[in-house]
Amino acid sequence: MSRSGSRAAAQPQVDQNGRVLGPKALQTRERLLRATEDLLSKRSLRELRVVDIAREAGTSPATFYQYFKDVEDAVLLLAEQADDEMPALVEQLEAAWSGEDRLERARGVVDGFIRHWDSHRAILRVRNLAAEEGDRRFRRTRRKALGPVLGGLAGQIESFQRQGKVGPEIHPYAAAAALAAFLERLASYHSELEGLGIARDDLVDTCARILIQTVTGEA
Amino acid sequence: MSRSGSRAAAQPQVDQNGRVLGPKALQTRERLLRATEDLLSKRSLRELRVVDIAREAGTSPATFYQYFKDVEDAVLLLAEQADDEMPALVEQLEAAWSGEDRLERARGVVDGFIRHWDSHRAILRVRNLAAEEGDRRFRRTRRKALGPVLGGLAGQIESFQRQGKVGPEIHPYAAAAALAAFLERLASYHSELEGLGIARDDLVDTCARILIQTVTGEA
DNA sequence: TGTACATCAGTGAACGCGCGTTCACTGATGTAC
DNA sequence: TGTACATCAGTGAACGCGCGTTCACTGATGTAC
Repeated sequence: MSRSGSRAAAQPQVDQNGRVLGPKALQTRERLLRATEDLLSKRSLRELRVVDIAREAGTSPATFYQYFKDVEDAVLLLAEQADDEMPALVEQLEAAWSGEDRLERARGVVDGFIRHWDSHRAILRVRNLAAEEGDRRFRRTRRKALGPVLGGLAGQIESFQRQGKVGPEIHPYAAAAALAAFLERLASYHSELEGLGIARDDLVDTCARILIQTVTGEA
Repeated sequence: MSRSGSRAAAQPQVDQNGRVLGPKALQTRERLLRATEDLLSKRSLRELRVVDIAREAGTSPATFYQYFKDVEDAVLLLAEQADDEMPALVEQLEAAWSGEDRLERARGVVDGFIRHWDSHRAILRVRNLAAEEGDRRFRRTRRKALGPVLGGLAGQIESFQRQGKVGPEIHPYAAAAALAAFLERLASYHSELEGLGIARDDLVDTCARILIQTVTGEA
């Protein structure tokens, strides 16, 4: 079922006809993916042409179709690759709420989110759009990436709630969802805010504080 | 310069050749806009065809081009119309932070955002995408809509800061931006969360509390 | 009140480009003996 | 070590559809006298 990239002991990669890919083929496929990503950061999905991807990758359209069903297919794969990076972020998130240096660590979380978006902006944007338009495959990879974030945050909030530090009227999962939404939007949007004269450090710092405040109930 | 819809004492509307539109023409144009909006909630901008819009509006493609330069042009107009609804929301926002019933009112703000998105989901989605892709016109209308929200929130935060209720390390504008990002993402995303089993009331309530907490510094 | 003309609004039908997609083929690399 | 054959990887060139866009035209509505 899975077609994913970086799973351990991955199934051998196959092309559109089910043939196993040799090393050279894998390289070409990778070049096509990079080309897709590159172009997507310069123009919209709407304007993305198979021919251009092929040219950018130094190959021909026919080759593209050897590896992908269509443009969406390639984009989905890229989205899955990007989403596979999330676990590292989630780890930070789970250790971030106690101890002296929690502000520092919360900043790390916010910063991690922003970095993640900065390196996959185009893909994540398209992924979210497709997910919101209702495409199942994009919804799925999105949920796979964000689910653990929700879970992690909700767990933390719940535990602070049990300590009586967060009010009982807060719904942990709802709050977690709100925070995740917040982090994501922020990350996708920060450069526009910086254009408005809000310095990045202020943004990160302020967001880290909001995060701590909401999760732990104290400033 | 302005081409906007609901400005007071608007310039007379004109078609692509600069001819003033009579009442019948205005109706047709309106039908085309509605058709565009409708279709956009069923499929992506990528799949939106002039021919389909025309058919949906019960007219011909040639007519479409009498009123709009292209599909984007129509979509931009719709985005401007949607963004013209923001001022009402901003008003709620400015009166929402003192008094007994502030939780109730904060809920109203959150709910207002969600409703706004619910009635213009497709358009606002496309607007944001286009803005993030760097399209100036979409950026502009987006900023016009969200700017006052930022300003309003920042003003409130600043005043609570002066009262010593919000810590001085919070950057009012950054916090306002974070909250605006949060509200917007939440509004665009809530139905997915509800699908995950988070009840809408819980979501609204929890978000209202986060809002109050962050703006006023107290729960 | 009727006729002539002007403007408004809308469209059928066609043109032609751009693009997705495929097919039949070539050349490169690996393997058996 | 050399030859024959199998598989891998890639592509040129064409086909044809779908769609954006326009043009020359028709019919409807308004206005002058």
